[in-house]
Amino acid sequence: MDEERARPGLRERKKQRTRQAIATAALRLFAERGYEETTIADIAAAADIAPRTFFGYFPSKEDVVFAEIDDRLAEVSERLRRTPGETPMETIRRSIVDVLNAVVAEHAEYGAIQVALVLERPALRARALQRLTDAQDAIEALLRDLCPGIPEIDAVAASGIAVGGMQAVVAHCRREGYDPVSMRTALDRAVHVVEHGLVSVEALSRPSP
Amino acid sequence: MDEERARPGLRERKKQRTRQAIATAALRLFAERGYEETTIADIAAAADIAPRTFFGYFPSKEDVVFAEIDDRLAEVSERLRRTPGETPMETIRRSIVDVLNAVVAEHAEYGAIQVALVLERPALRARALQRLTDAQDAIEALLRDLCPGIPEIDAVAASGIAVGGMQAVVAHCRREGYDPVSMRTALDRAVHVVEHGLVSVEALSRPSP
DNA sequence: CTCTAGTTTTGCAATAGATGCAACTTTGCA
DNA sequence: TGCAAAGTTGCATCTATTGCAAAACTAGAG
Repeated sequence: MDEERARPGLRERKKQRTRQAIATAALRLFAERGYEETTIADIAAAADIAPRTFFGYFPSKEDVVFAEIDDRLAEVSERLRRTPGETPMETIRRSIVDVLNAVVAEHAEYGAIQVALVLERPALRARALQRLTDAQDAIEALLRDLCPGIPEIDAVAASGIAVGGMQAVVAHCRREGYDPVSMRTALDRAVHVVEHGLVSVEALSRPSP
Repeated sequence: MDEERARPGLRERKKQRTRQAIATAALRLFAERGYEETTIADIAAAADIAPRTFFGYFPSKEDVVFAEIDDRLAEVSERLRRTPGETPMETIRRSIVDVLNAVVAEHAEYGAIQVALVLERPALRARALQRLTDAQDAIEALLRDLCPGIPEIDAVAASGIAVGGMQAVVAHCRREGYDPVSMRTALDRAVHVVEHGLVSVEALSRPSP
């Protein structure tokens, strides 16, 4: 349970390389000919493994799309720890910013390929949303940890609100092709609304025309 | 484009009956033996149609699970209209309450079967989430309509926050088996947090232990 | 009532993802 | 060097999903 750092293990190392090879090959093929136009067999051939082996690394064709993203998010979740002296609100805010940094970075890096991919294919979009609820659960757990006596519903609502708000804005920015800077500005605004609620959006309190 | 009321049409009527038969049979089988344990062939047999015909009514096995829910949500979206004199904030609040009423009602009625089904199967949960983003888009559109000049990001963030918050609480209540009344109380609390933001959750502002 | 044109339902075949199983290799280590 | 665990692969099989074309059915026009 305590052997993470500095011990890949020769065997383990190879597995990682294979996993990476599969992911890379798959992404390349998806970008070239499209998602459904690429079969498991194609990927296997490109990664130089047997088709059957694919499933030893990824439970489904869909999951390979998120391989890289998952890795990055895993790193981030390491940083989701508490920092002495902070108020829970600050911790949450910092955590959100961390995750967003990862998202924005990933967006700039792989960008176009996967974004388009995930946005088009319903199956992939669904898978992506699944990832989000996982994140939501993680944040809820963090909240409970930070605020031992927090009312159950408050923790649930707060995490849902935070994730929901961020998700909506990120999706919107990607769909509209925002550049990283604009996206950043938009996200800052979203964080503000998450913290201060819909009442802080003046437009919502003005009587409709 | 204007022939909805009072004209089913003999032929059309039969289609609706078949559709209903398929949905009913499918739900029953899912409840009895489980989702993946039920094949399209089984459903077809129970609904007394050819397997191939199933796909003439539903694009996929997953969709049949949401047949009833979709119908209900369609009704609700009819009520998502503005009411003169209300402030946008009030309209949003009322709309959310409307949707929640539908959700709670559906929960009490079909309850156990589908809820368990959707919660267990990853594929179904994903599909359900997809439904949510649709709702989110609808709310965003409503917002834009209500507040002509509202900043793009504000509309996006607000709808994401509202839907995200509600979704989290509803899912939580179902998972924990809340009764309709408790669920209602929880949702009211959630609406409050959505409106006033995370800063309104006292626990979040107290320094962590 | 009957026939025609249009619609639905089916049957059949084929594709592709996913899984269980068992044989075959490779690797870690005594 | 030799064994046992771990990783790969080939094969058979299941199931969802789709294209195609024949068969069955229905609404109306004669």
